[in-house]
Parts: sequence; C-alpha cells; structure tokens
Amino acid sequence: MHRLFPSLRIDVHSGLYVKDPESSDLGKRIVGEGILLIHELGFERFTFKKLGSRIGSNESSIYRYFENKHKFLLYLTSWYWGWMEYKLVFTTHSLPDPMEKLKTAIQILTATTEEDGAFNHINEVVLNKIVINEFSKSYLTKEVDDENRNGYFAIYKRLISRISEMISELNPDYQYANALASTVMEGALHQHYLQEHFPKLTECGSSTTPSDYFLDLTQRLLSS
Amino acid sequence: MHRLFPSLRIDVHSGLYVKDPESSDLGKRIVGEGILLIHELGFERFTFKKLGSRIGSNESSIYRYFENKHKFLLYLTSWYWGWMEYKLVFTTHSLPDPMEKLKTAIQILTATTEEDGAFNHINEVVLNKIVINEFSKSYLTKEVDDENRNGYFAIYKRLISRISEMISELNPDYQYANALASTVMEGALHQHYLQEHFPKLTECGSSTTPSDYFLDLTQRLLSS
DNA sequence: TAAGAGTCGATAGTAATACTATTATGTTTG
DNA sequence: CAAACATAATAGTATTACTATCGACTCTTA
Repeated sequence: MHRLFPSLRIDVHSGLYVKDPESSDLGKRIVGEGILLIHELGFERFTFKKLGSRIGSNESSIYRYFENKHKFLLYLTSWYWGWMEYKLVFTTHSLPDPMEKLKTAIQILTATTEEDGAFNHINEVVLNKIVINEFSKSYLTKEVDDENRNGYFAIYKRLISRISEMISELNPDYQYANALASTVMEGALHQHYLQEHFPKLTECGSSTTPSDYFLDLTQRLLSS
Repeated sequence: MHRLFPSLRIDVHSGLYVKDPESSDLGKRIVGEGILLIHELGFERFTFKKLGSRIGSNESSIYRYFENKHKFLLYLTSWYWGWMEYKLVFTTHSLPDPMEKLKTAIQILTATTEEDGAFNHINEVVLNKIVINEFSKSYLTKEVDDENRNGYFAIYKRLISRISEMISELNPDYQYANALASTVMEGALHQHYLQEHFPKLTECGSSTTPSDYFLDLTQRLLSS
C-alpha cells in the first residue's frame, strides 16, 4: 500500500516519547533499528544499551528520546495501530455495503503484513511480528489503568470501536458488538502466534489463514 | 467444588520444579504465598527475594524448589490448567448430549473462579486472576519452542484438544474446531481482563459475563 | 547411639539491568 | 560570532537474578 498522502504522519501520543523520534535522524534510527532488535532478541532481552551499540550511538542518547523500554514498546505498538487505522479508514471509507465494509476491515486487521515501505525508516513486516509477540506485554502490567487514563491506548481502543460500529451497522440486533470486535483483534494476533508455535492448536497454516477463519466466524454470527 | 478424591493430585511436569513443592511444608508455603505475592506486585516486580522475606525464609531456599521465576509461573499456570481439566472432565464425563457437554465445558472454562479450597494451600480465586494477567507472558518468549518441546504446555494443549473434540462431535462440518477452541480459551481470559481495565471494549460486566458471550457465540456458530 | 544424608537459613559475591548525572565536543542557527 | 542544541562518553547507583559456600538442625538407619 502506497502512501497516498506523503505529508501524513501517524500521530502517536506525545506522552510516549521524551523527544519526538521523527524529528531527527538519530530518532529514526532508534525506531527503525529498535524494531529489528526487539524482533531478534525478544522484548525481555532487548536493552537500550544493546540498541545503542547497534546503531553506533549511546545508551544515554536513547534515553533522551524514550523514558524506558516499556514506553518504547508502547510507542511502536501505537504507531502500528495508528497505521492500521489509516489503512482501514482509507480502504473502507467509500464502501457503501455494510457487509463488504466489515469484511474488508477484518481482512485488513487479520492479514499478515506484506512488504509496505510507505514510511521508509519503519519495517512494517517486522513491526507486525513484534505486535504479535509483544503487544500483550504492553498492557498486562500494574500500570495499565494509569496509562490508559493518560490516553496511551487511545488508538487501539478507537480501532476496536470502529469495528464494533461496523458490526452494529450490519446487524443491530447482535448484542456483543464490542466483545466480538475485541475478540477478533486480539484473536487474530493469537492465531498468528499459534500458527507459528503451536500449530496443532489451530487450523490456520499454509492453506488457511486467520483471515479465513475470522471472516467465516463473523459471517456466521451476523448473518442470522 | 469439593475434591471428591482426596488422594488426587494435579500432575505438573516435573521439569518445572527442582524439588517438588508438594513434598514439604516450605514448598507449599512458597506456592501458596507466591500466588498472593505475584497477584499483589505483578509478575515483573515479583522476585524470589521478596517472596523469601514474606514467608520468613531465604531466597536461596526458594531456588532449591524453582530454577527461576519464569518456571515458577509455568508451574502455577500448569497447575491451574490441570485443575481446570480435572473439573472439566469430571463434570462433563457423564453428559450424553454433545450440546450440553460443550456448553458445560465452556461454562467451566470461561467462568470467574469462585471460592474453592479443595487444595488447601492454594487460593484458586487469586490463581485465576494471575492466569488472566500473566499467562500470556509464560509463552510469549523466545524460549517457547524449546519449552513446548519439553512438554511444559502439555496440559493446556490437551485442554484445547478436548474442547476441539467436543466441537467436532457436535458439528462435524465445522472447519475450525481447533481455532475456535483456542479462541474461546484465550478470549475468555482476555474478556475478563477487558472487563476490569477496558470496560468500553466489551459488553461483559456486571450483568453480562464472558460465559454468556461465549455460549451465545458457540451456539450461533455451531447450530447451523 | 553415632554417622551420614538431607533440609534450611545466612552470608557473600557476580554480572547484568535500568537507569541518572555530568561533562565535553561538535553543529546549527539567529 | 555567540548562544543554543544535539550527541557522545564516562561514571555511578540500586536492583535483579542468580551461584556458591557454610553451618546448624533433624531425621533416619546401621
């Protein structure tokens, strides 16, 4: 997907960074290489020190951009959901048929990310993998409620609301629009994970995708 | 639920402990108080040192029972799933009707744990909360594949297979029995979490439970 | 009843982590 | 040209996640 509006930028909550990483070359390298390093090491083993030495820079310089690695993860995942929202709104905006609209939305949210490159310092394919592996860790903490009050999860929540509204538009009688929307969002990440590490726990694999499964599921649920 | 077989014990993989905590009073206190402390502090802030001082014992003594806190979490969650499996098999065993069977199973797996106390050193209500908050962290690691090969997730996987079989028995034409089973298991934990921290993202709350939602969902999916 | 095995608590020590603070240097801009 | 700013380098701290050793106590068994 090309970026149709080159001046567009994904608006991440400013509380998630100390200094805007988009504002400098170093900032972009921190984000770009940080994504690759988290993917390689996993979030637990990832440190700012290692990232510093990887980009030929200093630990303390990274702290000038991000308070700690948890906020860095929140930044990356927020960016990801912001980017997904952009793709979703743009693609579904002009679709008049509610069923077509919801199907397209679910397609976008549950698909494996393909080569994109619209934002050139960010590797969206790898970022998608990070979200699958690490996103849960960003909210399964003792600080969730505070951070939620601060608005750090706003984009993610808005995305779920959008899906929920599409569900209600298609079938106003369905009682669990929010629960279903959140199940699809979270479940899609989970199915991707299972596919990779617990293949016996899902039919998703080479010939069937999480998208197939969730499209079938929503259609069955909402057609009646 | 009373323990009908007092001699019954939940069989946790022996690779998850160094010395069987059920074999001594200290071991049971480590597990019993460990559950409470993880719940209070969250897994990230929980340390063996803190647990040691809480039970009036020593850090090094705890290391004699568990290699590290990650294995301790695996032990606790394995125990939990083993206990759920016991409840599930026991309750559904005699039910002849596939629909009744599946409904009962889902009920058990998605319900909030009530006071139990069949195993007296373990507070199952608090353990259920730990599973909701921390279970994902036990497998979202770089070591999953190794640990899975070792059989550390065997009970959890077997549980999902049981549900999957019930689904197939009820509706052999449904193509996504495994994916649905895993979605319900993971989704139930997720809905409980949302209820607590992101109430706008789900209809589940005081009057509607995750059980209501998932019972409705499976019935709609499999009745056709 | 004495030896030995096993259990536990206490202490010490290590490498790594997750930062904070300070200073020096080079670069940009008004 | 000076001031402001960005970055790098260094040093230092408290905590974490362990490992190792030792002594005291208890329980068993020959």
